[in-house]
Amino acid sequence: MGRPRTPLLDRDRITTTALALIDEKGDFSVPQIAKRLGAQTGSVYHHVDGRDGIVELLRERVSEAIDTSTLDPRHPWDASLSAWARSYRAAFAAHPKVIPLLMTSPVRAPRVLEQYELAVTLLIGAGFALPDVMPVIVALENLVLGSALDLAAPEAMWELPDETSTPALARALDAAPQGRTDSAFELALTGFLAHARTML
Amino acid sequence: MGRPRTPLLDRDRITTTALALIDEKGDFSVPQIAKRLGAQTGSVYHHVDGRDGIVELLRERVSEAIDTSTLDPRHPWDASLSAWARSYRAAFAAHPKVIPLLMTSPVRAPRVLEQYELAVTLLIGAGFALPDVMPVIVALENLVLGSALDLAAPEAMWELPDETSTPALARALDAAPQGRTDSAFELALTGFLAHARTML
DNA sequence: ACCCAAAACCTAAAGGCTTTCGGTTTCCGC
DNA sequence: GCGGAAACCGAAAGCCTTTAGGTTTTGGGT
Repeated sequence: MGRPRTPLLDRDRITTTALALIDEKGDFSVPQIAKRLGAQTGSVYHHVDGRDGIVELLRERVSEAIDTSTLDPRHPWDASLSAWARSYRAAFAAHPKVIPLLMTSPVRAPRVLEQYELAVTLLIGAGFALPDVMPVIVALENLVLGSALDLAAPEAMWELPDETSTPALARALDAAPQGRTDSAFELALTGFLAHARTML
Repeated sequence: MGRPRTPLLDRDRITTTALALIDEKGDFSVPQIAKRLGAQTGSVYHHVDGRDGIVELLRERVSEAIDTSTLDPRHPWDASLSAWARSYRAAFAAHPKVIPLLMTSPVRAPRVLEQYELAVTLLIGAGFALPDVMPVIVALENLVLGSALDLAAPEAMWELPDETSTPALARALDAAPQGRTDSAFELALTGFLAHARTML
C-alpha cells in the first residue's frame, strides 16, 4: 500500500485499457480498467475526470487516426472532402464499438473542431454560398456517422427471426456483396458529392 | 401487498413511462419506472423481458409513427423511398433522445422488418439488380440514422470554446439557415436518390 | 542532509443499477 | 367452490460510479 515505486496508472494506460475493453466486450467500466492495471477502483479517479473523462480521452485517441492532410486547399475541393470523409470513417471503423459512447456527448476536442474549420474554408474557397456551407458539411457528417453506426453492429443489425416472413429481404441480404456496409457508404458519398457539385 | 384489485403495471404503461423519462432526462432505469407507476422495482420484471425488453418495446413504439403507406408499389419507387425516409426520420425526430438507446441493439421488431421487406420488393420491382438492393437500402438507412443522431444533440454538438480559433466555422454556423439539420438531410437525400437512379 | 508538501495508491463506504427468488394476495376458468 | 395462474411485495446478490480519509514514496527547497 501507499505510493508505489513505479506508477501503475496514467491517462495513456487508462485510455488504452478502456479501448481494449471496448474492442473486446463493447463496453468498459472503471473497476475493469483498474483490475487490468493491477490497481484499485478508486485510484483511477486520481488520473481521470470520472467515467465521462475517460470517454473524452477515447474520443481524442480515436480522432488521432483521422488524416489531417486530406483537407488541403491546393487539391480540388471534392477530392479533399471525400478523402476526409473516408479517413474520418476509417478512424471510427477501426474501433466500431466505441461509436455509441461518443455519439451522445458534444464534440469539444480541438483536434476535431480544427478539421471542421478547414473544411469550411475549403468550401468557401470552392465558391459555395455561405448559407450552404454548414448544410453540406453536416450532411457529410451524417453520412460518416450513419455509416459508422452501421459498422458498430454490422451483422447483428439484421436478425431475421424466420426467413419465411421476409423472403425478399432474406434474398437481398444473401445476394448483397461482401462489404455491403462499404458499398453503401461509397454509394451515398458519390451521390452526395455529385449533388453538391450542382450547387455551385 | 399481494395482487392489487386494479393492475398498476402493463407493457403499455411501462413503455409510456420509459419514453417519458427518456424525453425528460435522456435515459431511464427500471426503478425509476416502478416509482412513477407506484410499484416496486422487481414487479416490472413480471411484465417485461428485462431492461433490453423495454428498449425493444421503445423501438416498436417509436416505429409505430412511421407511415407504412408510403411504400406503395403503385407509386414511383423514388417517390416512395424518399417519403419513407422522411417519415422514418420524423418518427425518430419526435423522440431524439431515444435514438442512442436503439442504435446498439439489433432490429428484431417485426413491424420494422416488414418495412424493409417492402422496400426490398419495391427496389426489385423497380429493376435494381439484386446485389445492389441492400447497399441502396443500407445507404438510405445510414442517411436517416445519421441525421437522426444529429437531431439527438442539435446545438450542443458544436460547442466552440472560443470563436477566435475557428473563425470560418463560426461564420458559417452563423450564416446557416434555421433548420440546418433539415437542409442537410434533404440535401443528402436528393443527392442519393439522383445517384440511385443512375444505377438502373 | 533534511523536511514537508504533493503525488500515487489503498481501504472503505454510500447509493444507484439490474436481476432473481420466494412469499402473499387476488382473479378466473372449470 | 376450488385450484392454478397472475400481479405484486420484500429481500438480496452482485455489479456499477463516485467520494473521502489514510499511508507510503517522491522530489524540490532550504
